[in-house]
Amino acid sequence: MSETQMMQVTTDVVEGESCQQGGECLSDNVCFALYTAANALVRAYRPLLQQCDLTYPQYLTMQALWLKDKASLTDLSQATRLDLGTLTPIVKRLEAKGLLVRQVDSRDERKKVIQMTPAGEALKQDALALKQTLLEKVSVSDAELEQLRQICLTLTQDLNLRE
Amino acid sequence: MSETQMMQVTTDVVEGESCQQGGECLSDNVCFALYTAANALVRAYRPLLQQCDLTYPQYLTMQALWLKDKASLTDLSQATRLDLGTLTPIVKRLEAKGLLVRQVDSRDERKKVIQMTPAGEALKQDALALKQTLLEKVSVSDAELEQLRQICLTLTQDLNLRE
DNA sequence: ACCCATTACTTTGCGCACAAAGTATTTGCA
DNA sequence: TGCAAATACTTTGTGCGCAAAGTAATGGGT
Repeated sequence: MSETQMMQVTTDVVEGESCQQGGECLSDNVCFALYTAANALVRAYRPLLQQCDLTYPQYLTMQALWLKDKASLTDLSQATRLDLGTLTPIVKRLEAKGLLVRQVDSRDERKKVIQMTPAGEALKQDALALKQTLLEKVSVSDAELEQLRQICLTLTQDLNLRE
Repeated sequence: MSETQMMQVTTDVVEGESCQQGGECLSDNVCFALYTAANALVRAYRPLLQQCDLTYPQYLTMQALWLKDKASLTDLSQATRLDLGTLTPIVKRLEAKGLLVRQVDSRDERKKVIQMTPAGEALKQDALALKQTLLEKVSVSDAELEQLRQICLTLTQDLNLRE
């Protein structure tokens, strides 16, 4: 009956050089690998983004605005895939830094119009260049990065479907 | 050369959700895709893990212990790739739930020996089965998941190298 | 034996990430 | 027109994730 428990996950057999000791290790899990890579990403971005006085989620939010200014919070939430409850304080902090302003939409007073300031616009070129700086540290090929991107997007969509 | 830029995003036409306009969007970024997938992963795990009264990082910690019991905090930190400052409160919470005990190592009183309780052991089979439950929701092939795992591990390693 | 650098862990402070509950505005429709 | 449901955002509470600073035990080197 515990036979099913012994079923191999596809991911666990290929010889892991990351596992020093002969046995299995957490790196055998896709989920662990993904989780860890995302943490490493944010950690690696931190010192770079510090020059712009931004955190990674703040950077994402700014990117969304650089693509489409004068967005509502809900627009931003869809673009960044961040919760509204997460986004509200992020946007407030960006406002405190003078990078954007939040105004009530006169047409629909429930909505906020989030608009870039000149200071926010000014950050665009430098900040977007950081992406290249980061990827230069990486030995993964462009083709593999594209695979990674595709698989992650599919995964996100699948996981977001409510059971 | 810029051929790769024109590649289709799998996700963009499905629901018309990700990239409405013909233009670029955040999903064009590997980093964004990775970050978002990791968030989606934790979110998808949450209701499953709730049955075991565990969070995802707590689950990771338990997995590390199921593989190697009586580890020190530093051992666990290396296995889970979590900071010691992150791990200390996680392990304390797991102790509060009665899943493990923390004892001072009599040989070296700086160290703590983290040891599973019977309750912690008992969780093993059920909790590890959740991985299958989650992956069943996913339309990504086993081969692609293996690619994802490999690329993520390489990425993590590259990004962790201090410049 | 005495430092002092190292190691192992803890604490503090900040910013997410999100569920859940709250507030205010708008819309649908009877 | 009135009022319940929907929508847009905010607030609260919990738990990370990690840098930085703190505490305490250990191990060298002299």
